[in-house]
Amino acid sequence: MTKELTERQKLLLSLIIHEHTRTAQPVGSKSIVNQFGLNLSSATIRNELATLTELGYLRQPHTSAGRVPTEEGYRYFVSNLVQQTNLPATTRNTISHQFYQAPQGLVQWLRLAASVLANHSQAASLVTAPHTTRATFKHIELLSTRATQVLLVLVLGGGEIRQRILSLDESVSQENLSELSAHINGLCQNYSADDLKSRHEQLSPLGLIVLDTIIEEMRLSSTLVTGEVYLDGLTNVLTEPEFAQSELARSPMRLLEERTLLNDLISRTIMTEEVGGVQVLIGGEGTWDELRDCSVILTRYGIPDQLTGAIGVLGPMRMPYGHTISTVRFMAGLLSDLVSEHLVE
Amino acid sequence: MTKELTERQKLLLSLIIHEHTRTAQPVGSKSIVNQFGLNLSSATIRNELATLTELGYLRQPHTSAGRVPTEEGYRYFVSNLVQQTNLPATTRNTISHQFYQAPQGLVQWLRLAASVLANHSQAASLVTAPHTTRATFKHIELLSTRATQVLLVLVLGGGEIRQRILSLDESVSQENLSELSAHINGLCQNYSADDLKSRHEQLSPLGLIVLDTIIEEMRLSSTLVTGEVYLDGLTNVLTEPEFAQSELARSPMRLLEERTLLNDLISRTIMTEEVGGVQVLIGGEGTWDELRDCSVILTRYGIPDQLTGAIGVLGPMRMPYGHTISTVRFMAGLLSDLVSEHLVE
DNA sequence: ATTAGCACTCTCACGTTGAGAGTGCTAATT
DNA sequence: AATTAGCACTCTCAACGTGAGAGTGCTAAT
Repeated sequence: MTKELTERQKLLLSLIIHEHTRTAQPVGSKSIVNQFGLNLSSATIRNELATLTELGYLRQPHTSAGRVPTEEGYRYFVSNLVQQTNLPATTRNTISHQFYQAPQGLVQWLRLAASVLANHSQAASLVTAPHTTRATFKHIELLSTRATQVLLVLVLGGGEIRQRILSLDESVSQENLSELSAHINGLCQNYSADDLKSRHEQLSPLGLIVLDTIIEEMRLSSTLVTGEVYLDGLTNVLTEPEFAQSELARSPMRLLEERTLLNDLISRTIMTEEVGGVQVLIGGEGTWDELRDCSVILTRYGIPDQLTGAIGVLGPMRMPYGHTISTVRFMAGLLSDLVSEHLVE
Repeated sequence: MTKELTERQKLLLSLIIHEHTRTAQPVGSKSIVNQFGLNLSSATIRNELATLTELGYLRQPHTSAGRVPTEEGYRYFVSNLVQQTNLPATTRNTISHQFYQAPQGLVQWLRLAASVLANHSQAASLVTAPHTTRATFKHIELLSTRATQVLLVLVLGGGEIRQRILSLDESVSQENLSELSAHINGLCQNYSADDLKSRHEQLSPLGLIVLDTIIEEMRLSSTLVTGEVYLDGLTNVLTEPEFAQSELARSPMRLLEERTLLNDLISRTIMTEEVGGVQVLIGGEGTWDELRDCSVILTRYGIPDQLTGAIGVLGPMRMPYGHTISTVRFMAGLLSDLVSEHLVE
């Protein structure tokens, strides 16, 4: 599959991608020579380009236009040629500072992460809240709001909070509720959803309802993407020239908007990957039609097997991969640190 | 200001707005006669159109094109001519059902409301979580996550939940924390932020930190727009022909994305208005440049002075006002019912 | 007050055209 | 064998011209 390229071909592929990323235009043999002052004539370049085109790494929009990288071209580039530039120390510090200055709180951090990432990548960013694959019970609180309504607040292992309103058949006093929650708190400490099922001894009918609700919420929380997905920089996508006609921009935007599509994308892309590895999805890879002209860069953050989330960007396929991958990786590291410092027991 | 129009002029204004809403094209005298079969000649219509143009209600894109409504025209229409069609009973039922079937929970309801509203209005929808202008303390829970980290969960009057991570100088046991929270819970029941300041008797240093945090969170929660704003249907805006060039679509989208802008818009628009009144903001009204070609329809929902939020849509100025206003009003009513049934004590 | 008629204006879709950029191929050069 | 100069060829794109069509305002008649 990965045909060996000569060094010169690799160089040319890199140059074309670099140039096309900058200008959004097809790039021709002559302009390569001018731009980069190689010791070669345009004719030689043309020959090389012809073979790269045959190999499927380049493409001509029409017979006599310059070359444009294909999806294959980008893939080869990302797999073999891209060089990860570490972000400059000053940038890294600026970003870190923002986090340690900001008010402490998971939601604020995630929102900030999305915003920073969107700015630095000039693309749309997405961040999911971290969650435990194996949720453990930590604490509940039952609060009566009005006669037959009860607000159930459930705290899970990593500090994840879920709430739910219960409608009862008859009214229950706050004292009874407090008693019940104390009872359940004692009974269920640190259990997982599966273990909880066997804990219904000595529980009142109301207690059983509560327990079932708890189990249900814990199950819900165990799907990979749970709760909010924090998005930012959607309009960055609209800025790119390839999405000048709004019709083209609509499909990637729709994907970000539709919860189900987005969840699907995140789970399938990230599923296999360990924390640390960055996934690059170029042009939908045959599965996501909406992403024909887009690339998605995604990675996990958090503590493996304990509390992990996903963070990444969606941008045009014509994207500065080196820089973007570095940025995503750095942000993931930052969030991992925050999570392990503040949220894990 | 509001010059009196003859009945015929009103009719013509309505017809033009109706037709232009449908086609997104300038509408000419002839096409009015054809479409609506008035007993008038096109020449008569032209005379009327000329006066309407002089009055500032209509505008010609160029000398010999049809007429297009101006902002003024839309304002006059909305103030004097629009007829609120109640949504058909079947639609109303379908929507209600969705809510009573859906899993109970504020977040789900708000999300669903945004989604339904976006679909029925074919515009971008926005829904803020309801909150109390005068937040009252209901309950806290303190949970130790790791040595010196404490998770503070705060429940406010209307069931609003806020969470915060506290970093302490020294570690505190969970028993001490439980004791402290029980103490504070007893001490502060139903107090407002201002009242809480005077409750620091008999509190340990840690207790004071917690109390300050509580007060701060309650203050935060008292700004009109707090926490999440649920958006949906952003891509509906991209569909409209007037936003075919993505550049034009970018500004309204940006406004929806920038938290600060959005909050500003919501608070300033809604501030004055009572629950029940629907605010229509046409073309930015000189204040929001980003909305030059857009209209915003916003209203409050909830229980006045107790627990209110905002719900509305943002769409192109060329919008079926009658239908959209009805829809927004209906959704607001629905949410009000849900809130008063489930969230108010 | 309304209308028929007409001259006028302006846009838009369509076709033409020429410059420019880029290509592939061939034959010559290193 | 690799590289290069040269050249004919292709295709896009912006510029221009043109004519049909839609709509207007005005005037004179009803």
